Amino acid sequence: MSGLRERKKQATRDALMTAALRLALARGLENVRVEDIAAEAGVSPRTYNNYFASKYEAITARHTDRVRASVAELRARPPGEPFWEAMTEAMVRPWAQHAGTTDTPPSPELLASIRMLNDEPALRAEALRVAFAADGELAAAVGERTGTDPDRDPYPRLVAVTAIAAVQTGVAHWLRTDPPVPLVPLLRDCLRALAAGLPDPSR
Amino acid sequence: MSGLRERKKQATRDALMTAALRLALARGLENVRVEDIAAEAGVSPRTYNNYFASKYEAITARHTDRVRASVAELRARPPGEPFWEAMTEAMVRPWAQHAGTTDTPPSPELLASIRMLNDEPALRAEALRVAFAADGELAAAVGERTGTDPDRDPYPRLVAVTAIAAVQTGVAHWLRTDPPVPLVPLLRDCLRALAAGLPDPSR
DNA sequence: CTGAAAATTTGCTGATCACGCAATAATTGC
DNA sequence: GCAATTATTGCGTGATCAGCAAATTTTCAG
Repeated sequence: MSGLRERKKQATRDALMTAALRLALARGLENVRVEDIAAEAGVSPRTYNNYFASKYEAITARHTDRVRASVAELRARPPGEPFWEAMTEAMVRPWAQHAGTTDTPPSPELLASIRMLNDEPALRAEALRVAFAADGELAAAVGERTGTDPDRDPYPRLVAVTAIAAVQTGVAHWLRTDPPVPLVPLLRDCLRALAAGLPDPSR
Repeated sequence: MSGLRERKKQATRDALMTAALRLALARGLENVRVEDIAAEAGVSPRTYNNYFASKYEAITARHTDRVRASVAELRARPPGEPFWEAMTEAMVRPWAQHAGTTDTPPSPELLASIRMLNDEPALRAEALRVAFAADGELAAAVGERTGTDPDRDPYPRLVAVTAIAAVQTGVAHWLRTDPPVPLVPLLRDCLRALAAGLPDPSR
């Protein structure tokens, strides 16, 4: 499966993602046309649409990959682990890899890209779309772990979508923290609050 | 504020919403052009875009209104009421009005429209977009009620987005129930589970 | 090594959408 | 009534996205 063809495809995909992100950060999202992205990546505009169905998909692709990584991570957690512990790790780890830990702060460009993802309505919508398009897979993984059937019991989907939503919110809040705080503990806090029933803090 | 002008605008908006929904249900979403919707509503295609920014917005407009109604409802709940009770009512009531109670089942057309909203990716994305675009307002209302500042504390946003997500999931599950069950109790169950910390049902 | 088969890239084309702009028509408030 | 505000409309433009078929590249069996 690692033939020349596969590698080239992956390289093209990467090039398109990188080009799209770079141009959008440099010029602003609406000043970038599909044509520009394709040119930057060295392929024809038509080829862009063979890889991505919309102008925004290339930019949010990394985000998509993160959700998928969470699904894989949840499936890979040790079977004996308490559910919410596994869930928390599964949701947090894909972010930890990108957004660094306490001692390795995130790069300014990564920060800018995440910020753009949250600020630009079109990207926000696209990110939501893909995140909640993957909710089925995540719910299936939750179902496997908790012995519930996503088609008969709302529980697994409920866990999946609220966890996704909690992470989104955590990241959005993280972008607003001043002075900056480490992302990972913040996300853990959000998921812990979720698993604690979001108790009213005013009482 | 109830001049002829206002009433006409509202009428046009309603006509566009109704026309869009009717045509989409009759022909399938992708067989409807903006031109058709405008014609059905008796206005020019250009006018359609004065009211709605995209082809899909007219169809999801009712959904948008529901989220806004939840915000208003939350603000209107009695001050002494426990938070999650108020939140649950606020989220459920706008649905209760449309989807009926045990004795008054929802109309087939309403069911079909909600189903389309969940099945058509483009509409699902648009519905998500508007739902989460309103999360700021809902979070603000939560913040007021719980004495937390959405800008300093992730709590209110966390509550807002997870509650929205929970309702979405509840509705989606409702559409799959066979034999049908009443929507409102199902939504209450979902929100109760959320407020209980989504405990792992397998233990 | 070679040539046929399979997959990918590309250019072309057409349908559609969304918006800026300016002219026109309707409503409002004085 | 009349002037000012606001809504509607037509026209033109730029851009997105997908279908199709030709050309190119990769694969793989013989």
